[in-house]
Amino acid sequence: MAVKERLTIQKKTILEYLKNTKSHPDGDSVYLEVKKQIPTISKGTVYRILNQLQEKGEIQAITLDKTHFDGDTSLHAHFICENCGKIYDIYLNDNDIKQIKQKIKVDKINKIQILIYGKCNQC
Amino acid sequence: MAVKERLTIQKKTILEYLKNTKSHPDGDSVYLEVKKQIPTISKGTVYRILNQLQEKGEIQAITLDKTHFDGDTSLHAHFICENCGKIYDIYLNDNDIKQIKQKIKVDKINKIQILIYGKCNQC
DNA sequence: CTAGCTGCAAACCCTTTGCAGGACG
DNA sequence: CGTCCTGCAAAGGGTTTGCAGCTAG
Repeated sequence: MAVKERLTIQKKTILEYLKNTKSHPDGDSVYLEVKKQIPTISKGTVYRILNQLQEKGEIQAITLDKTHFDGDTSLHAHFICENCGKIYDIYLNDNDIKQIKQKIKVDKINKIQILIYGKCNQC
Repeated sequence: MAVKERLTIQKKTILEYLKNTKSHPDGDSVYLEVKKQIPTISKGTVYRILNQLQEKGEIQAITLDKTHFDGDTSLHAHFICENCGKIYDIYLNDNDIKQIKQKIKVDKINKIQILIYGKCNQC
């Protein structure tokens, strides 16, 4: 039978933080930020929850050197500045990736991740 | 003045292996494979060379849980089977990503990485 | 109550690095 | 021959995990 999943304060806080930030934090940054609200929380818990949320599709992971997390699961690309490390959102619509999708001769597509590397206008 | 770079047997062997395989190996797999030809080669050397080749743009890195390497630097997306872990090439042309490029309001784009996650037809 | 979750700390694993000897050009 | 490169092994750093106590439902 299905595992009964609980909604703990830790999970609620992490999810809320990710849904309300645009900073694409990595695991450690999530830990530090959530720690402000739950000082006793541990890194192990943060990573466990982040992986759990990701598997359920409630957040998405951006795997670079470290893994970054994004509470916005809508279709969008990420621009990564190779100079300052900042991650910017680039909003797309289905039409933008239509041609790419047509080239994929596979039945089951779960997600598409588009990363653009370059130098941002502020650098 | 510019650094004088040498073409060692180690580098030649690694580059040749990557240019002739479609398996998108990770660092350790490159090490194991090249070790067959150069039994004394060390992991440190393999990783050093892979990073060097990547910086020069002679190979490209696919950053997943581990970093995988691809000797083919032409424009193409990667399909990653979440079941068996295999990485497949999906060839694209400039027209396929034209609309995405137009949305990027940044002057300097170095590279675009497109990853498609799903379940391959063999799984 | 009681299974699932947390905090802690140690373990993991991929990757990087310092150093002394080796080899490319 | 002088640099740059290699091999070795240890360190690094993000992430995972075992365990005993805790808590949501």
